[in-house]
Amino acid sequence: MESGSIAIGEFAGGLDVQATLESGQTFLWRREDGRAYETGDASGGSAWYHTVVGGHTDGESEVLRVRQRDDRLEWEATFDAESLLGERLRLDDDLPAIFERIPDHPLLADARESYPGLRIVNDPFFPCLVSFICSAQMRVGRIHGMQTALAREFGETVEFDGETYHAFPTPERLARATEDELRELGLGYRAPYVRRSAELVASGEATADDVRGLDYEDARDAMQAFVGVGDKVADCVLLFSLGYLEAVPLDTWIQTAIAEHYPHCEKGSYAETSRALREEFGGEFAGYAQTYVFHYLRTRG
DNA sequence: AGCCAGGCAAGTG
DNA sequence: CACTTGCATGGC
Repeated sequence: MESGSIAIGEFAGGLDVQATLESGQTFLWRREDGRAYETGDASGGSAWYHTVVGGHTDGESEVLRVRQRDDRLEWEATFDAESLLGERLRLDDDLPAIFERIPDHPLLADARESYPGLRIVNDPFFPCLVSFICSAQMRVGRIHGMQTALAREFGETVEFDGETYHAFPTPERLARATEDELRELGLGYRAPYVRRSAELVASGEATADDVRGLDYEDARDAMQAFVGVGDKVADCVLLFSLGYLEAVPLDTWIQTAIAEHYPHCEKGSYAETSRALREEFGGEFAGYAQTYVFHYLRTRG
């Protein structure tokens, strides 16, 4: 086992591991106590969270776990995980500098005060895609449960420190799963979407490379080549996996926030409303503002 | 019991 | 293009 410890003070703007991993951006980390990301649960503050890296065609799966304790970020893994951890949690993002570029608003100030150190994640593409295809009309805790079930059922296993862990399934494996098998895991009408999108990725007919590098709005359109991906899911994958920090997913919570706090941004269509809110949030880092507002609204009583 | 949850696909006008 | 309808499932 390799391990390390980094002072939180090295990350500009700090870090809040629980808020980052339990705010519904990523469904690839599991808390050691198994509790499923319930809102209002503060007990994850110093808990271990683990994820499995790899599990794909070449190379073996690796296990990584992290916890935040005494102003330090501690990690243990089957490999030297420090650089990967920095990428996955975007530890190089300078939060004060980012918020310098986002216009002040009382709601945003409250959200920042509640969760300083909340960071956007950078998830691997295929697991992120599947997670957000599953997210349609679904609560955060259940989305997390679905991804856990997919890994348990179809993911490669890896042993670490006396425990068995499951990688997220490969596109090839999910493409081979039947719709009924996926429905048995509670995916409901999303089951065929997941299977067909897995086929597209496995066959190379549609991949992340078709999206990377495009301008934001073109990228959002290109994402919709995948099945089960509309504007909203596209924005989530662009923001949480492909590094489009300007993406502003409009879900029911954000729609409520628009009605209550930004009524002038309501333009009647996703594209126009999204653009208006993106400009309201200063453009290039608008997704950061969105994620703070989403987590704050969803977790305050 | 009904409503809601990080919506989308397919069909119609 | 905009608008409507059907779609699984579990928690409150």
